[in-house]
Amino acid sequence: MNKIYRIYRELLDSFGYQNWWPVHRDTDRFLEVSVGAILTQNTNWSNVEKAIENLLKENALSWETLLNIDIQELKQLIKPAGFYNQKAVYIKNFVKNTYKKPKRALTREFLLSIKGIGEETADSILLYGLDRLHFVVDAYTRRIFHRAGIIDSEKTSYRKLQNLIEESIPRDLTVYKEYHALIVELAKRHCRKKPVCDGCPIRNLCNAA
DNA sequence: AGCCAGGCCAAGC
DNA sequence: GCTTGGCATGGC
Repeated sequence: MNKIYRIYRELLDSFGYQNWWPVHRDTDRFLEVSVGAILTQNTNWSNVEKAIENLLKENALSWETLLNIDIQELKQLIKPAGFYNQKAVYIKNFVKNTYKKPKRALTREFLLSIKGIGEETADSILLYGLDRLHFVVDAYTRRIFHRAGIIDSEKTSYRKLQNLIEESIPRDLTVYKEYHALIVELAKRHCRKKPVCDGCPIRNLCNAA
């Protein structure tokens, strides 16, 4: 078994299934994942949760409402998530561009053409919102794989790292979904900017420890 | 009280 | 192509 897949197995054994992406009942999964993915750009998830609660409170986590809501009101609702001026524009722009699209038209290339949707956001939407086999790469992935000695720089390009991972693990939706979620969990518990290697489940697989 | 958080875009090499 | 600055709140 290759090292990338071994790390996955170890994380799954230690942390268990994460069951991402968390969504609420009675919302459109594709929509909630997309809005959450935009809101969480460079932002702590606990702040995103506050913003989502505000949206739910106002019944604003629906296509209909987001299409029609006043931009200034939307900004106020999502304020806790930070960068709210641009994120409100991104959300408005996203729903306007996707609400009438058939699912098959929602390709990676199309999503990337929408202002505010970059590679990580697009892949998060595709994987967790649309069940498409796209691995999500983020800053944590780069940090962890760099420290583990799998890549030689944290600046390794998105596509290069994504290809490397996708070649190393089974083409399986659950594996893709869980692995990214487990990476985030590892980064929060141990592989922080200032590493806490004590008790790290992949310590024996890591160069930095 | 500073550092950090599940990036993205525009401008400038 | 890659680098840099701006965007903002809340928890530790």
